[in-house]
Amino acid sequence: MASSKKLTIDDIAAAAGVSKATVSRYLNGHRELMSEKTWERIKTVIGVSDYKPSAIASNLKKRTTNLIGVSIADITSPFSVALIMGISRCLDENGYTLLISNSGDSLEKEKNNIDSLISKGASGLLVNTSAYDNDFLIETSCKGVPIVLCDRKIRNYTLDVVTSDHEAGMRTLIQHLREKGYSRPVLFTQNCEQNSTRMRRRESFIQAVEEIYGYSPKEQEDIFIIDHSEGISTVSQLQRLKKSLKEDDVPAVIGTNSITTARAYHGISELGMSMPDEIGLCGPEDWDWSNELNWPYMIRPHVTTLKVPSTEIGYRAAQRLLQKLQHPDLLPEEISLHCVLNARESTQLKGK
Amino acid sequence: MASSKKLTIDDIAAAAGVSKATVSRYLNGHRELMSEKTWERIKTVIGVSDYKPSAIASNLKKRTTNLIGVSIADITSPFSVALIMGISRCLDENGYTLLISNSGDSLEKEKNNIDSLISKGASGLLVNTSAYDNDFLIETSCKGVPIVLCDRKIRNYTLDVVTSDHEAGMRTLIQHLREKGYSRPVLFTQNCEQNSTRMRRRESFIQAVEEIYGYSPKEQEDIFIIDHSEGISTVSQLQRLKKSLKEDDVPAVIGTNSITTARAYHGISELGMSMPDEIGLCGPEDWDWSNELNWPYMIRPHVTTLKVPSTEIGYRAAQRLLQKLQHPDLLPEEISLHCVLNARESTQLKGK
DNA sequence: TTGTACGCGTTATCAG
DNA sequence: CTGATAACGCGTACAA
Repeated sequence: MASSKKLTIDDIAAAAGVSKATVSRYLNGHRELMSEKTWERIKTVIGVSDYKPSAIASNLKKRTTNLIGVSIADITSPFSVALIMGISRCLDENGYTLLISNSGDSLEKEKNNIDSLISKGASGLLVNTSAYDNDFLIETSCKGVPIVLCDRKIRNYTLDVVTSDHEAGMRTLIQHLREKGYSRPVLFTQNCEQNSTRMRRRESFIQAVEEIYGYSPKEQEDIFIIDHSEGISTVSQLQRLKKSLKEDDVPAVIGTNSITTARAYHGISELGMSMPDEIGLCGPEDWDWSNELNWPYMIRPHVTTLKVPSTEIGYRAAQRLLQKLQHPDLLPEEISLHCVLNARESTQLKGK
Repeated sequence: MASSKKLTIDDIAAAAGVSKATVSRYLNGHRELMSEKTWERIKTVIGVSDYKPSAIASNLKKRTTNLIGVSIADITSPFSVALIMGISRCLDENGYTLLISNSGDSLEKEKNNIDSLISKGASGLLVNTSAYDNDFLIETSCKGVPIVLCDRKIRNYTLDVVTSDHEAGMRTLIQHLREKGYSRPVLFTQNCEQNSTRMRRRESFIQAVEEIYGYSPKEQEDIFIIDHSEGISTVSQLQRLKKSLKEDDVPAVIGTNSITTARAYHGISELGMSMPDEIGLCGPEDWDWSNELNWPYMIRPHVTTLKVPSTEIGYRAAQRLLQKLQHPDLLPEEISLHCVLNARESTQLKGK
């Protein structure tokens, strides 16, 4: 019942009548370094005992662990969850364990978390960063800590990063809207300042519209900032959009992420606008692991999305990090995964 | 630029011209154990260096960490995510870090994970277990590892556990259906064998129907097992339900969890049944942190749910674990949190 | 094939 | 107030 006292390698050695060096060899699978008999004896002793080597002590000696630190900008987002799933799967397959921390979109918190992850022996970091301006990550990387960024990049420095191809994805989406007959694509987004993903989507939007529609979207007219903290609600922006419509204009809202898209959906319902005829709606879809619980697919009309391979981003990032652990001199690279268009009812304007 | 070499307490001691013991005292805030001057000198030295104490070495010595191991049965479920959020918030507030592992609903994996978490120095365990029959957890607890179960219990042994009050919740739901005029409440569930939560919900269903409707629900007629792996689809079960209906019977499906409820929703749509008039639908709602992305609230008709305080379960479980860490002799207790009925359109049968 | 001795970075003890 | 020094549990040259 009681946990008399934690067994150590010495106890095992004593019980097996060998030295702890030999036990250590057994533990590390150096079968060739001892006789069959010794091997078996140790095996037996350990078998009946419930001895568990202390990973802590082992780490202290080896100066490396199989812990991977994960810093998530905002764990409440579906994207983060998918990311963690992917990371978890890969690390699992390779015998690593996740050390998770959430920075709640605060850079200060992120710094503390990362320091803490490192001091706890994380041998590498997977970072979904909260800040685009991030000297701290640069310093950390320079100190020799292997880092792979997940989805979001940082300014002015090349770190390993795994993202999705927002540019191509946005082009696909805009192309789709054009084909369906929407004449006025607009972007609904939150503030982009410290969020490289939103920035990139915004840029991609502008470029894609230029390419495909042949005009330059304007900051004020075609890009709508939603900022609940400043009282700029989705509904008010939708109303502004509605007023700005010219004759025969059929608008389509592109949400910059799941939340924005969902909010736009709610706003459109609230205003009683008819979708997809009066207004179209589409956006990214981060939740890539279960269609059954996936709202774009559950609601009516089903919402057209750009499926972001969130889980795979996590998986690949983890994979890359493990690579870097083995080959510390690998040069940073950017891995960009494809997004897939899921055309559904919310953008089915014409009989196309 | 390069990480010359990790700084140790010795380096700091040398630089400050004191012994490492003194530095250690400084690090642990024993201000009273040294002169103001010494304190300041060390402070300065550490300030300019980027020395970070090694938590590993410290742990080895102190034989305790501020790592909490979390074992999740199935990380892909929304409930798990909410749970982790709650855990994360509490541990965060108290300076602990999460060590997360996912057992993918496999007991074998769960065992391995827990062993690994312990060997990595987790000072306590938060377990959302995958198996109701679970001697392993009992043994582990007996060995002195502090454990708090999250949501799911185990058979034949009292461990600390934080759950939601399924019994009362189910009663509320059934009462609601009765009031709304549904005459035939049925439960849709997956297999319950190793899942205490499903088992409890099933039992609660039976009891509540007896109490409120005054008859005993039958295994075959009123409880529908969905098992995709065995080819028993939601649609086929709905059809079976439909055929079994007597004149004037108005059925209402209760899903045993988010997935089942969502599947029932899809099935009902597919069969073109009209909700809430021809059939009602309700179920638990695990995703308790963002209504904007919450499908029961997004789809039409909005789905009536029993809101499970998933995040709070995590929070309270973590809290309880920290308590146990300080007072190892605390007797196990069960904390049961209330669920809240969110009556919405999917059960709005009459003009009630 | 096996054992000895030492080091890893920190904390605790005890002496000064 | 401060400093040596001995643990902590394990890994690994090096010796036997």
